[in-house]
Amino acid sequence: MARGKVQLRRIENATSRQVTFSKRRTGLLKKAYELSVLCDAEVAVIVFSQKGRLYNFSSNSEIQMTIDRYRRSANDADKYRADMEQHILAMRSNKSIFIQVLMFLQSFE
Amino acid sequence: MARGKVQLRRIENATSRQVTFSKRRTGLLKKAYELSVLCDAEVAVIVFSQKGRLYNFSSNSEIQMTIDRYRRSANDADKYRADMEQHILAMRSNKSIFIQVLMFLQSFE
DNA sequence: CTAGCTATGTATAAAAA
DNA sequence: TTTTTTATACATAGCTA
Repeated sequence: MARGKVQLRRIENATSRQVTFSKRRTGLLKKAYELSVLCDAEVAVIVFSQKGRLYNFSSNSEIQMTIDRYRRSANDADKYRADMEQHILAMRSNKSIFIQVLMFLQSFE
Repeated sequence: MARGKVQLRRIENATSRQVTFSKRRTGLLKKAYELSVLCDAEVAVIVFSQKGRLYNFSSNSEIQMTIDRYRRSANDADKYRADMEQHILAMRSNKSIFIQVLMFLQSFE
């Protein structure tokens, strides 16, 4: 990109990696925004830094809507099955599942 | 970006919009890939064209893992409530409630 | 729609603040 | 870490095929 071509591999120098992360993250979110506006597309971006900090963009008012739509679009048989399995596994390892279920169903009727 | 600066608003000409979408979408996914590699970050991108076609990228082998992580990071009280409401709305208009319930539970853990 | 072609507009690496 | 500067590398709008 500038003053030197970049090799496509993890930047070893921690400081450089951090600076690059900051700049490119900003650039990525900006590009996502531009794509959504120029092309009237629905775009969602999720980024986690190495330290676990979250950065995200969503053309939708609620990124959850795009995520849900993704699920619906990507749910061919295999994907569905895989997701199901994941969900079931996730549930099995959670003790407060029943409480959550009740809370949820309650608000449903 | 070339031969003329672009106004940040929906491209009216359908053909131009389509071509731009194709080019920028590719560019966005590439940038996402580069960010993930260079900075060792976890990145997920979801894009829907106007026609509803899905394009996505995930630095993780399964984008679902990044989405889950997002939920965990973003679940302050308000966000939780908003998600709940959205899921409920989604469910009301969907007959496969069982599947939706499972998917929803995943967001807790 | 997909694929070059270039002139230009942008993004950004490196260095320094 | 974030920002600024500046030289370069990249991305891409408008065309063409």
